[in-house]
Amino acid sequence: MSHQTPGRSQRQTQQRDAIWQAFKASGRPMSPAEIHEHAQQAVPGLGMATVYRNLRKLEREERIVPVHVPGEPDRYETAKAAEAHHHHFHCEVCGKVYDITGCPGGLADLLPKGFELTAHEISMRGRCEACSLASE
Amino acid sequence: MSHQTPGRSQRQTQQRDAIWQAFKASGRPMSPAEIHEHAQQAVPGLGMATVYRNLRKLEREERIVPVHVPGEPDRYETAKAAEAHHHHFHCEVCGKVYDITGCPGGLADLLPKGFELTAHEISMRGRCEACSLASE
DNA sequence: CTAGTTGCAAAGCATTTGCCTGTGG
DNA sequence: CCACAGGCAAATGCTTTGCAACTAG
Repeated sequence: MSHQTPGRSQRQTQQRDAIWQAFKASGRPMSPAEIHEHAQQAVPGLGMATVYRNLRKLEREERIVPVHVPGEPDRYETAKAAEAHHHHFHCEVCGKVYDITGCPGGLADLLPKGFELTAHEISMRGRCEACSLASE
Repeated sequence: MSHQTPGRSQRQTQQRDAIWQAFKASGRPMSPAEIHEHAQQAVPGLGMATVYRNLRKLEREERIVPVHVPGEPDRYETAKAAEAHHHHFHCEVCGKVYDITGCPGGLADLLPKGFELTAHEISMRGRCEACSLASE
């Protein structure tokens, strides 16, 4: 075993590439179905199984991270996007998920004595600007 | 149509009651499987379908609310517990989910201009007191 | 050439529904 | 008595896996 870095995909395929491009192109968290739909435009015969396999692989390689939206199927976004600590906003009208930079902090103070905080995730819900204007 | 209130279970059955008791007994968010396991002690032949049917009914009647834990199956807790604004802590060692009262606030300030905040959910993760002490 | 990859289809899981029997009121 | 509920099993819907064929290196 010569290299141990997490970021080594063994082979470069057009499917794998198309899936990765889907992330780059969107700039926001994507569900497996959205990825599949997008990547299929580049690689017509692309199967759902391949999408899932690559998502898990990318996840193990820490190139993407899962984004959990309450009541919604999981989405994924690039690790680069996740580097900057941020949270998510789910528009209940158009369904899109947006990255929200910043964090209120002070969460550890809410915990009972003895509890150790490792990580946290904040999901906001409401209407994005576009949908907010449209519904007025 | 004479009554329209949301809290109308049509009939009082032992299964329904056992499921409800499971919530009362635990005092923390429970997964369908946990509910089933607990309620089955009171009603041996209780089927999973009945648990799910009752959960959905209780949810419609607004007597329980879903609790989404990132990467975990949904849990549910009593509406009474949910009345006091609170969040959740998932112990990554023992797997239990705890209610955390309080909220850091200031979330709306993080949103881009034009975004409207309707609701939010905060999931914390780490070690609860018991597991924290044990691992030291 | 050779092993990592893909597609398809079948297998898994968790949740929902259909249908007929049981029972609360 | 009779419609609501429950039990069982089949049906979903989403994700994973098995396997033979394919292809990047």
